[in-house]
Amino acid sequence: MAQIRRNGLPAYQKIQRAVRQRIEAKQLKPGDLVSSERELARIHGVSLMTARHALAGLESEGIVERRPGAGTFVAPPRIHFNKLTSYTEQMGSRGLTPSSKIVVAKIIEGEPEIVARLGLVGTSDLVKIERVRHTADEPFALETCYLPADEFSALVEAPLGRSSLFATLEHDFKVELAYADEEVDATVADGRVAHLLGLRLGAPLLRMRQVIYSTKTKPVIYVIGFYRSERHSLFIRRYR
Amino acid sequence: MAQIRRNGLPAYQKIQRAVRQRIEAKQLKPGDLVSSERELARIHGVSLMTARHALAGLESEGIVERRPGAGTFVAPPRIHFNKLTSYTEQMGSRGLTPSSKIVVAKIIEGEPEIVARLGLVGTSDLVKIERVRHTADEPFALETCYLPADEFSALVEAPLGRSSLFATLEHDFKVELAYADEEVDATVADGRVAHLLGLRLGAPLLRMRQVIYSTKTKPVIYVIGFYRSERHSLFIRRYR
DNA sequence: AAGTGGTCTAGACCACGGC
DNA sequence: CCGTGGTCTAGACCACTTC
Repeated sequence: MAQIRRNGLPAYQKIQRAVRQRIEAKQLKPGDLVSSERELARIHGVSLMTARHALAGLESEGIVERRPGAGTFVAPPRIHFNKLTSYTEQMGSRGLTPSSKIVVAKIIEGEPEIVARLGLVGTSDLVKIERVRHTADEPFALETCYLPADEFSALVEAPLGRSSLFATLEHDFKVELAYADEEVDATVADGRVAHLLGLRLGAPLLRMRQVIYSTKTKPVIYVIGFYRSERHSLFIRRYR
Repeated sequence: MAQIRRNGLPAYQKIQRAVRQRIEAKQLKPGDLVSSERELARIHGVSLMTARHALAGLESEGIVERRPGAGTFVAPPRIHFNKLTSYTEQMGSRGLTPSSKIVVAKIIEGEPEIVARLGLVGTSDLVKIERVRHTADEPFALETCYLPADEFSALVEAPLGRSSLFATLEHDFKVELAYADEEVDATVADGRVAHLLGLRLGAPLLRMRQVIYSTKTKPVIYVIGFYRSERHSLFIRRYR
């Protein structure tokens, strides 16, 4: 005589969904008092422990803040630090329209180091996509992506000048990206990079090499990027 | 007639402490089965929900892993990405003995931008400590730290050539560091930096500006550092 | 089949916040 | 003072894994 599971969802998750929806619908704003445990229990016809469980989960997600003796409040919107975002997403969030010029898009072979970083065994063919990134017609970065050719060869034909690689992977290839390990250092522009980015020789550049993993903990993309340092800095939050 | 709180600690926290101790004492190794909820409940003379609460907490800390139907297991040791560590700590963890040469250690005034970044109002005096960091007699970084002088003026006399600034702050000043926001870009060595680091003019450098916050969300240190790029790269993990 | 974690109940007392 | 979150009990059924 406990959980009837009318629609398959546990009661505590239904409560969480209800609270989340009220926040998304702006019925509840940050700082607002969320219904108390006892109130939620009464409303949803559920025991106190179950309502508590729901709120505890929301708290650990950072959606809600609980203050003993006072109540449960909507937490201020989370700032996402160290978030894996694509160039397109970053520009979009600043209200800028990004564009890319594809320099190279083909299948290559003979890059053993990159093949190794992507953890590939049988195959050694890679899709190589090299793009110059622009904002307002000013080039500011050169990014080269490598992906396993057996799965992603169709990317060579994709309209990546206009649409995002991340979006294409997630929508067309059903790949869910999870996290990236990056190595960052400083370097100076050599002839080719200087030419593509419109810089003088020896200009300082941020070099970023990243391996992007899918939710299955499988390496999916290797990226090496050069970023004009007057146009780009990296923001990181680190915790002790 | 529930919790008697014999020693002030809630029952579920005592259970957590017990499990943690067994792991620290190597009685339990990663992958080992932790006592089940029912077993813990029986051992500690506590109800099932309480034992569950204890394990749920340990799971959210990443100490333990729960597999439905199978059991609760000791989680593999977490790798700490994006962790705030001092130079001394980083070198120590690689088995290297770090050293620093203090270039400047004094009270200064007239740095309005840094004063602002530290969120100071009344005071504008700062402790400035500039150090060249070495490994094996090779200089590899120049770091300049600024702290509010009203609280930290004693640092001018501290033996920072030998001991860590982080350690000094935490032990002698009882300041708990919590997180840092960093901005990273690339630059090239100018005359002074080139001289101090033994580089040629125009050599690429990683520039890192960070504001380090205490657990009270109060800015405590502003650091600007220049790192030789052949000797230093930054590793970051970002999540989607 | 036995054991495990996952969910849930209908109560209870405590410490604390705000009025 | 009353309402809040925090802790806790002594049971229960379910879905799942392991054998």
